[in-house]
Amino acid sequence: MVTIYDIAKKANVSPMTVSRVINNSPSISEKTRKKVEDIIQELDYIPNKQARSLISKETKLVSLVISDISNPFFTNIARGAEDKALQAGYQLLLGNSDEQTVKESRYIDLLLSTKVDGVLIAPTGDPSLANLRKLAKRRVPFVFVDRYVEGIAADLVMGDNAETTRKLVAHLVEKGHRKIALINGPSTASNARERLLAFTDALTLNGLDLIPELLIETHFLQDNFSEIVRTLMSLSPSGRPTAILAANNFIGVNTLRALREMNLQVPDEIAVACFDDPEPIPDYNPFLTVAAQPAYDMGYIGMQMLIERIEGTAPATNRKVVLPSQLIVRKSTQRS
Amino acid sequence: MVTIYDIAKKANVSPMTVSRVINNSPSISEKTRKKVEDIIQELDYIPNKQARSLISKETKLVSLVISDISNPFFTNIARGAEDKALQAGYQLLLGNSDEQTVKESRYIDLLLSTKVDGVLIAPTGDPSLANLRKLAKRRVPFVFVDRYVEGIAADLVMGDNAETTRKLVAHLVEKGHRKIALINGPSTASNARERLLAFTDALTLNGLDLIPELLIETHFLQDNFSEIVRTLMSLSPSGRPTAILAANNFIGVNTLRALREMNLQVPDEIAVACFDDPEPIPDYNPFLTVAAQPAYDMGYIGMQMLIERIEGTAPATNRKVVLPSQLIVRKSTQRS
DNA sequence: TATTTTTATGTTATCGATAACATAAAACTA
DNA sequence: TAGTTTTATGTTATCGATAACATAAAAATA
Repeated sequence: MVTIYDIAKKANVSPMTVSRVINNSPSISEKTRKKVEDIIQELDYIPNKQARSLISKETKLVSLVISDISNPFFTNIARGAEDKALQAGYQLLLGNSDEQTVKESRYIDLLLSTKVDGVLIAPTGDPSLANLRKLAKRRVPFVFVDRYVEGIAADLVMGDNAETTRKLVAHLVEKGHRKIALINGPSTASNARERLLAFTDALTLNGLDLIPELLIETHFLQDNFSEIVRTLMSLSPSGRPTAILAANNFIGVNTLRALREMNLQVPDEIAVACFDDPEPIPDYNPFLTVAAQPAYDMGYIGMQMLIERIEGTAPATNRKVVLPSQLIVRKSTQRS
Repeated sequence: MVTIYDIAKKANVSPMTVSRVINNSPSISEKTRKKVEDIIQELDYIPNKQARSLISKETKLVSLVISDISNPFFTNIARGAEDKALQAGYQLLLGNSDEQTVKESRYIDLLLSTKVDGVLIAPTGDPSLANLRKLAKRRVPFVFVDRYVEGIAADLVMGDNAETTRKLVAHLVEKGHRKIALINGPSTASNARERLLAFTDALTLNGLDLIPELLIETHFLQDNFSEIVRTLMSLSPSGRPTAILAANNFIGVNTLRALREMNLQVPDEIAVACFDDPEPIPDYNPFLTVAAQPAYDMGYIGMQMLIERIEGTAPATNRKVVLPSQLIVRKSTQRS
């Protein structure tokens, strides 16, 4: 491998002089600069980041730790994050936690060893606290995206859960639904908590009763949806929901599947809406009514805040950016 | 930051002894091993990969360079690649080329500086050759996924373009179509070339004429589809296609969009099918007939081959893994 | 011209870990 | 028990780059 020592020898200067040329140090004569640069070109020299990092303490690596890149919501976050990172000269390490705190933890350990400059993370939930503390202890800046964890401070970019929930409920109520089920994520996740809270508020606001059987707590990425939906739909006709609100796209899609298994027609027999669009290429085959969160922007802004933290240009106090969602009404809530 | 020197001092041993404990060297007395391990625990020591890499010449970083992570095809490749990488102790760096050779090139330069151990790449096309040569020159192993570039050898995992094309054409012919348009990717990309070749073969095989106006060469990620489709559909009624085959999901979806703009009904007025499923969460709202390539497996197998190359356990000759696609017939080709 | 200041370059030490060699202590052998 | 082998540990040099200090040469000043 070509090093500054090879360049130095060939150019008849000291390695330090080569280093200075590489780093555009001002006090280098035009003559040597030219000479060294020519040899760098000739030998096709590329600086070794590892060696540099050892001294500078920065790697120009950042990591994105999300639930699952296959979920279009996170895919778009990733794309936004990568765009911003590359633009600022950082490279993006990808990690899927699959909503498992243990997997997240293993990943964080790897990151600490790799010495990433910062982490953009959608924590699995409150149990992530220990993982985040590890980062904080080692002074690795991190920024929350989509979800946060109580008890540890960081910049945060997320969707407006309250307003989004209100919009979705209002839409369903407007369509005549009075018994709306919520299939929510785990209460350890901040977004699920906020959505539940907003949901009950929205029911009250619309003069609807809170029916405990219609509040289901499940996981954002797990497969007992057939049973959940079956249980819901086997409630007595008077207690059965006429609409289901799913707390994310994965739950939404699986709810549709479960209903299809049961030969229930959507939207005629039951309406379905969810948070986050399951369509990566929007609007080509609209069916499911969704509140689409600006995932790309969340990734982009989150990465921007992270880089500002890393580079020390961020304000001392933690920022909280809340982005609005867009209600996209499609067939799944439009009774024919 | 805690280093082996801190551990050494506290344990009253030399740094080398600490290093030996960390690396499970056999010739360490049980007593010192215990003592050192306790202090490692106590101080919460994490080895510095940068320093290690400087000597070992390996970073345990691999990179995935693809067109666009937002495309579900590549999303699934990424997920497969990440799963395998993590399992083997590697971390995955993500890079989007957006089908631009220049962007790809910039990314490769970054990778060379970061000293990744290997690269899994879907090259933008033949112009990528220079980028790949850079990798080869520096002895960075790489593996092709989805596409390859002539003139440079590497392991390869791809879909069976010939067979897949045949299946798609056969399906359309079976549905009664005699004039099938192909909206293909750029001829600089191996998969587009193979698809074109197989397409013309399949026409012959089915006794259909090759109509040059129905062979469109465009890009896998670019937006003049309205015009392309408009041109196709404004051919004389006798020359106009009754079915469109799109060379990837992006083209497929945009073709649908363009047809909708023109108020043409799919599948009644024109049928559409494409390579790759645009649905990340399969089968929830089937509309578009596709030949779904096993993207996850492509990523997983590709990463596996890459890691074998990196670790020197791969056979000397380059491997070529060709995976079959699955034809999924949906509404877009099922005339009512 | 002598002296000071500036400019250009070199030397040494360091980042954190480990390979390669060296050596003291313990264990074994004759 | 003296000599040899083995085991456990330490020392030194190195990976590639750069910070901090040092110095020779050139330019500016008196």
